[in-house]
Amino acid sequence: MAENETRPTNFIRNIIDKDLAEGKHPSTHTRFPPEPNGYLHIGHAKSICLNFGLAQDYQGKCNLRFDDTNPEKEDIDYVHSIQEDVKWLGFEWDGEVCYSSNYFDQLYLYAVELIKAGKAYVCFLNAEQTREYRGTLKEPGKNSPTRDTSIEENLALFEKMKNGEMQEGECCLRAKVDMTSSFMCMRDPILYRIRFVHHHQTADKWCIYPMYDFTHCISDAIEGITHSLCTLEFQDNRRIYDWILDNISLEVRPHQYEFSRLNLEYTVMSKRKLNDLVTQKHVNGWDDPRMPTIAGLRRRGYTAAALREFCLRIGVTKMENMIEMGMLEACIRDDLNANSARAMAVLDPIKVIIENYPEGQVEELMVSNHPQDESFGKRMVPFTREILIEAEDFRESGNKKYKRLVIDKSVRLRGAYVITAKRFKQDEKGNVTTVYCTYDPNTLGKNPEDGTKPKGVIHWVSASEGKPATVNMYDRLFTVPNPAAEDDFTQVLNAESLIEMKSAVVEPSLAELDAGKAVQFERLGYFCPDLSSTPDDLVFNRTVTLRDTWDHA
RNA sequence: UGGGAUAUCGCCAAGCGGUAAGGCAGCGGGUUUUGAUCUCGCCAUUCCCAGGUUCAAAUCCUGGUAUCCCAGCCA
Repeated sequence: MAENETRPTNFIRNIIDKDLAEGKHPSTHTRFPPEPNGYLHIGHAKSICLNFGLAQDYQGKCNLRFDDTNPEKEDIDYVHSIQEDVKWLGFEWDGEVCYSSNYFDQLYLYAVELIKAGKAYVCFLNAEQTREYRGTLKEPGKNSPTRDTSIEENLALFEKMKNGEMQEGECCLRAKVDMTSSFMCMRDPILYRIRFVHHHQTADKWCIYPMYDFTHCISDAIEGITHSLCTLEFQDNRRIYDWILDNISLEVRPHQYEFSRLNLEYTVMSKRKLNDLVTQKHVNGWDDPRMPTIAGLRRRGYTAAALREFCLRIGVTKMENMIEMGMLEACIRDDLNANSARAMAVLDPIKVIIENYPEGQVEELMVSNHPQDESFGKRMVPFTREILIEAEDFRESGNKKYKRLVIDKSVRLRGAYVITAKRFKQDEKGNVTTVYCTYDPNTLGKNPEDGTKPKGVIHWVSASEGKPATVNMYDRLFTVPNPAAEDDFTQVLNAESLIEMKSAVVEPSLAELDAGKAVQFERLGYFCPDLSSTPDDLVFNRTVTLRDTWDHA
């Protein structure tokens, strides 16, 4: 296998190791099989990293296959966005993109094969009757009246279905398995239904479309998939997966293995709920930075590397799980701490006037772009008599815990001088508007000569040289860890999931950062310019805050 | 007595009969011109419960308990 012994193992790797050791397959072939009916989310990322990751580590292959058997719900736009997201995540599928619809001809032939073997029949029960005949979880179902129609007649009937001579819903093709099975999916599952709808890949060639259970196993076999990985809710379906392959003339035998899907605290993962959030305008589209979609996370500033690391850290098992947000945040912090430049921005500014600093003077201070990594270089930051600091970084009087600016006390301006607060001005509402300070000219790059050392360091931006900006402060979308468990998940939306800071001011160097390029606003967190940001109208998104461990009480 | 799965630290997760890895979180110390980073240390005599087998059990057996999934012509 691989050189990196610290790579976490999992039960699927154990299975592959065993299969390889026994010579069951010469190599490993997986697939990622999304239905093109929505945007990919972080739960899909888990599956993508698993399937493509396995292929990479075992020098095997991984296909991208659109499971497009239900044209009513699918759309070509999704097949495009899904490909983009997979590529952005850093993976490359083997060969051409595959579609289940590529195999419609073969699928039809295998269905005929089943009919000829007396193992499939055309059923004329309507949807409601089908449900009644199916029985319940505890009671067996009963056979369809047409279950024993002759092979010849079934062949003719199925032909008519294909030729559009039957009405939608009038009849369907069913496998003849066992109406008394304790696996509901084995009670003569429907193989084909009639739908007179246009398909994004096959246009109007077909009016009968195969169902998932019939399609997936055969598609896997046709593509030579060795390990077909899916989520836990398909565990029962494995019986019909195997039954189909056992009863048609296909030599290769893929095997299905199930793992638990990802659940993340304070968000929802189902396509339906995600869709509700968008259509009910609780968020601004599928790529809203608060969405757990790949597109949303990307716009939020998450990197593909951080997402891959996250998928590695959470592991793959069959246990139901609920991952803490902290796990995801730790991944992006690790990445951005090492890979993003630092800069300064003041989100909620108050003015500081340095009374003993020359009026009109603009001093360019050279500041490191990264405290540990010199390869990030240095930049010039303008310092002036009037600067802006964060409102919460000044108090008239503090306590031993408060390490910021306080009247008659000193604080270090990051990358600049030590200043001492003398007095301040408030508006009619009592809000501090201006703090008057003095600075010690001899503290650039060194401590005051009197031997004192300010205990605090605060960030700042020149009032005259800084650039105005809007900063989107994003927070968790919901107020409870598991919104999906609520009767109405929209009732627990976090009203403060987005706070727009419209009076923010950023240092000039930030004016021409590319969209999506990460930067750390010192002491505040990691940010990136939004898609909509322009040099004249700067907009930044907060990706994640800095880790915050001090006792705020 | 429908069936299928799962139970190891607050959250993830290794472990596959030889005496409980690791990550995240948390807690304490050090460094620091980011209350960040980095760094050092601590953090399950115990593996859902109860019996049993064994020199030895989280791992095997028996019986319970809890949770999740299955009755779309969705995937």
